[in-house]
Amino acid sequence: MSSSRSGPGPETGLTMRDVAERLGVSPMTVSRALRGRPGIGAATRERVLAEVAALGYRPNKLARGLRSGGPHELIGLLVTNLGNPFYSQLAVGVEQVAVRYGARVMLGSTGADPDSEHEVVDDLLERGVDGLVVVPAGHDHAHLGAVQLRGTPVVLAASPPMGADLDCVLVDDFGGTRDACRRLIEHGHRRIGFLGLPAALWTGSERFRGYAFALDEAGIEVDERYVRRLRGDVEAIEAAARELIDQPEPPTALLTANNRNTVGALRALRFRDTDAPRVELAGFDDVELADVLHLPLTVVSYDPIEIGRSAATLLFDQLAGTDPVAQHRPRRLTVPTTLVDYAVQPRPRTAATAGPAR
Amino acid sequence: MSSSRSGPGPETGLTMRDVAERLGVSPMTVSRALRGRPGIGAATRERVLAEVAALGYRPNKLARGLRSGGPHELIGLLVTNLGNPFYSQLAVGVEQVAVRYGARVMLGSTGADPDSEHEVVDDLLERGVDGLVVVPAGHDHAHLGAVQLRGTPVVLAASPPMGADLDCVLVDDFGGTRDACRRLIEHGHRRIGFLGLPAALWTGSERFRGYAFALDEAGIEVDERYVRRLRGDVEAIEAAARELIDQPEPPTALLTANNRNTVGALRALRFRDTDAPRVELAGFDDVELADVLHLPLTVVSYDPIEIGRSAATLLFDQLAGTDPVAQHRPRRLTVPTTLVDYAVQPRPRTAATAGPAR
DNA sequence: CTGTTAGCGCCTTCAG
DNA sequence: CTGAAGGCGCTAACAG
Repeated sequence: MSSSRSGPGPETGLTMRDVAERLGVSPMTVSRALRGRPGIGAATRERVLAEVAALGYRPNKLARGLRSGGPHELIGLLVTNLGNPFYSQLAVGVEQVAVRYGARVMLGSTGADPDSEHEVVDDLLERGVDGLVVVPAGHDHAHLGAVQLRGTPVVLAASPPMGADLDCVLVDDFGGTRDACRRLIEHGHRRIGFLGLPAALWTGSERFRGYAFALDEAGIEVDERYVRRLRGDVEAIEAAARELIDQPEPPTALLTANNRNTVGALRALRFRDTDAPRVELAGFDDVELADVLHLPLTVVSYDPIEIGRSAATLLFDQLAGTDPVAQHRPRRLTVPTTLVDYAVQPRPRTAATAGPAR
Repeated sequence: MSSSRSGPGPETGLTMRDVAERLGVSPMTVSRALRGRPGIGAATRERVLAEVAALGYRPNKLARGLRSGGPHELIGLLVTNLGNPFYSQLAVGVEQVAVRYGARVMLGSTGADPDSEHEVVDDLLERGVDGLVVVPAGHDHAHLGAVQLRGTPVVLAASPPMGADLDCVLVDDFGGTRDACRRLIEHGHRRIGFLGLPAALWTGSERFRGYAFALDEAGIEVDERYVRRLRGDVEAIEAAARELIDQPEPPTALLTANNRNTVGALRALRFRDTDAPRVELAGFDDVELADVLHLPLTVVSYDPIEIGRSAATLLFDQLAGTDPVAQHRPRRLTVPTTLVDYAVQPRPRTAATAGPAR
């Protein structure tokens, strides 16, 4: 009962020396027993482990890391908003891989604010993360490149690096949207509306490109009357969708470039006169209950968990290499998308968000 | 350039002494400048801070915590599965409050496995968390009580403590289900089916109790033919729902006790003959796109983020008190629920999962 | 096989 | 106002 006043002893106030003293051995012996290191007799080890168990002693990983200088088996995960299912799924993937490597995940939310991202990155570094998986908040990733150059690997998720040589994992934004648009064209549509994010955002740009590409293939010109690119909540999107379909020569189909846009469009389509012309829908991102809607809907589906897994795997790859950062050729992975046609026939939902019920 | 070989220097390999030497002062001066402590001249402070900025030096919070013995401003969050929107929303709330207190969140997924929960708790303690917010995986929380007694506060979320005196934050499972069931009864239903979790689970038990209570109020007996309590994926639930409504004297309404059950029931109802008798639905947990479904659906809505916020607030409350653990009278908070009737009229969705679009 | 010495990066304490 | 000594809990590196 030496250091039991209030010291940082992890959870119990017990220190290695307490265990050692109680056994009449040196702290080193306890250390060796605990870490399963050689240079200790089997009998002694048993004795130590028994005492450790009896006392409920737990080593202090922070002190260990400080002294050994080794990795802390801790990675940081920066997302803009965990409340968005895409990011929470991504987090699941990151965590799965981290645990496999014996590491833990420290969370940071940026709220899509680059300044906040800066601060969180600094804080996580001060807390000794070995590496970072980042869903970037801004367009310029130079500061993340600097972090990497200083020795902490960084992997980007859902966005390609800009102004820095970083690994990244992307969704096939272009291909997915192109395929969805092709599908609409196959269905005979020529006037196809687009509802998506501004071009300044990666997905906004790439998905629009897929749309324009498919139109071009089919000899159709992009008609700006049918294009709305905005950053807003579902209400704003719904209004934009209504605007699109209520104009004189309305599109006969709508391509929505993300989940929020799809929901907004669904609302706009659903709450109008039943004698209005039917509008077919195709959207990026899967939609819960899409198959129950009884609407002609095609979605671009992919696995957000896989994005997290891939990003974390890239990170631990770098961490495993000797001098992970020097002469590092950035890698870029793309997660594939598949077209799911809910209009054709009901099909079982993916179990993505299933998990144990509550 | 002293300690620059590979040491644990947080991100840059720089240590306080490096900064101090470069300035011809002692490390203590740097420390004081950095922490804004008194006992240092304004001029000196400026000089130090300038050098710190120029060098990009960042203090090592791990070493700081080791020496000062103070809190690490780090809390652990244990959930069963972040992929479930309920838990990710909860995590959002926890993180919001943590950040407000200058703390960070370390994540742990238990996969609803009590053994795994044990391990994760130990690991987080070794990593110096100041406290824990736990969505418990098992029924017995004695081990969490032990953790608390050893000095690390624990707050439970979404489940009341069993076998330990812990703070907790609950949803009004009973009241919400009771209200939903009352609504169905108001609508004239007498044969009301129940689809929920087994009684062994807290929500399974409480929500069934709400159902039974409302029936009892109305002088209706619980009819086991109309009750299905299972733990399964959406497919299994859908099958159970179909079983319920396809029997000889089927219920005219269904009460589903959670989101997964609601989705399963919606599927079962949607994919059957159009001449089948109409079945009204009421369910616990909100459902995305519920208003677009054009089905008579009432949901018990609440704010999962608020659960996380409350839980974290309770935790930091304890952390703030002197000797947080001793003589601690456990507190129990209940987050209210509201009934939302999507059948009556379309209404804007809550912005719960909105966040920045992608 | 075991113990001793030294020190990770920082901060508390006490001298100057 | 500043610096020196000592140590948080643990573990390399070297003795024995």
